[in-house]
Amino acid sequence: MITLDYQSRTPIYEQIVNEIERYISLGILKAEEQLPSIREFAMTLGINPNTVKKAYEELERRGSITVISTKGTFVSKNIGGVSQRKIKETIEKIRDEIRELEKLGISKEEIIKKL
Amino acid sequence: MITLDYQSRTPIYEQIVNEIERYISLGILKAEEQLPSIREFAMTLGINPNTVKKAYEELERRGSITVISTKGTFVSKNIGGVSQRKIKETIEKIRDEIRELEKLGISKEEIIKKL
Amino acid sequence: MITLDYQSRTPIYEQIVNEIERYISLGILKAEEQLPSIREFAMTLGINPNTVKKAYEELERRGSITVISTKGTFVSKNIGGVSQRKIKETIEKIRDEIRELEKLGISKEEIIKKL
Amino acid sequence: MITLDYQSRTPIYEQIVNEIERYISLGILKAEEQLPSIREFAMTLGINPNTVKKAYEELERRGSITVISTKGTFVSKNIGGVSQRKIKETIEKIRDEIRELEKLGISKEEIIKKL
DNA sequence: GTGGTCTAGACCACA
DNA sequence: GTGGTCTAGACCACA
Repeated sequence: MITLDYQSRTPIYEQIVNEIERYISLGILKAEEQLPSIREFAMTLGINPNTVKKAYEELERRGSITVISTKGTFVSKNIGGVSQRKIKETIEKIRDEIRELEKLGISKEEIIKKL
Repeated sequence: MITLDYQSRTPIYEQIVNEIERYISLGILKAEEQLPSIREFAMTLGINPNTVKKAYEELERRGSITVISTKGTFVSKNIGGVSQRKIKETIEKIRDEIRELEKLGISKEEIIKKL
Repeated sequence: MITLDYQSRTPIYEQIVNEIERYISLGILKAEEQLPSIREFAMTLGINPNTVKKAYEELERRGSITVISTKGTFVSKNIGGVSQRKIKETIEKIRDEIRELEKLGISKEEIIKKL
Repeated sequence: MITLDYQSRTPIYEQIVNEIERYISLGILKAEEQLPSIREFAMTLGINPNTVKKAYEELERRGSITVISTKGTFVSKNIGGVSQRKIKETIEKIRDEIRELEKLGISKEEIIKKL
């Protein structure tokens, strides 16, 4: 269900992180839901288990998922944070880009029209 | 006049590409204006000539500059394209991100308020 | 399997580009086939890895090969284009040269006879 | 009357050589006709006199023109050779390219049709 | 002086 | 192991 772009400059493990957080934000992955095991996920995606492991580690560091050693990997209980962080980051990006456009001589009204 | 971020994930040569295109878009660099020679620019930035060369190659490929062997490197005659390409790309990025926000359940009005 | 001419005006990296595209056109290299790694190829040819890298970059730009970081370098899926491009370019060159000959007062019949 | 391509890989001096030989072959420049002086020609083309000098030297080496020290530079008396050499070279180039096309699996008949 | 090519490497992230 | 970036520099043709 995750499509990877091997040409992209974004590393594979990071693409996985992004996609999983997107699914969490969208409610496709729900709180406390179990994620596939590293090996299984790696098989499905046709990639190296180390890559999935790295993605899971990053997701845990961010608090998006929880790894329980012998039980498996689960979406965190407190999911609201994930979604809100995504929103904040996205809003901030848009702000930066609008600033860029203004520097290029385009007024806010023009930008809104174009959107 | 260009500041480089050596910590950034964006490679140095690409930072140069971005900065020069930004200067062109902003009108700081004008059509047919001569750019510093590879060696000179490398000295100024404190980097290796090959890195500047790589940036110039990419800029030429994009049509932003014109390299004339033994004469030097010049901003292209047709500069409008550079600025317009930047604008289009930026607008497209913003559109994608707004779509993303809408998927996360935020209405356009809310987005505009936040901006 | 590639022989390089160090005396030639055509740079080494371009000779590599030409030879690989020739092999693709001839069907010697097949779609999705893996090419030697940069280092390996450099060793085989007795040249510097950077030179092979430059050739691969150009080939990728032309769509003849696909470079996937950490995985390797592969002949593109869509190979037909490579061969057709070669043919078109060659036909066009011949046309130009025939025109040139006609300007020099040689009729088409004479040209065909000579060929 | 000569247009130079500064982007081309063919050096400027060689472009001049080619163009002048073309003019000679076409009869635009006639036997014993005087060519512009190095300085004058350089001015007209907007290039460095050394470049014109180099072109004239090459043309003289090939026997296409004759430099008479204090008098000036003249198209050679025996012009036939220039034209014939051009023709031979061009025919040879076409032969090579047809060979290339045949290797790509295109028959002579197909090539003739396309031309 | 200018860009073009190439060598010989080092160091890096990623898989 | 794979490609990506960068350094430090040499040598070249050309203008």
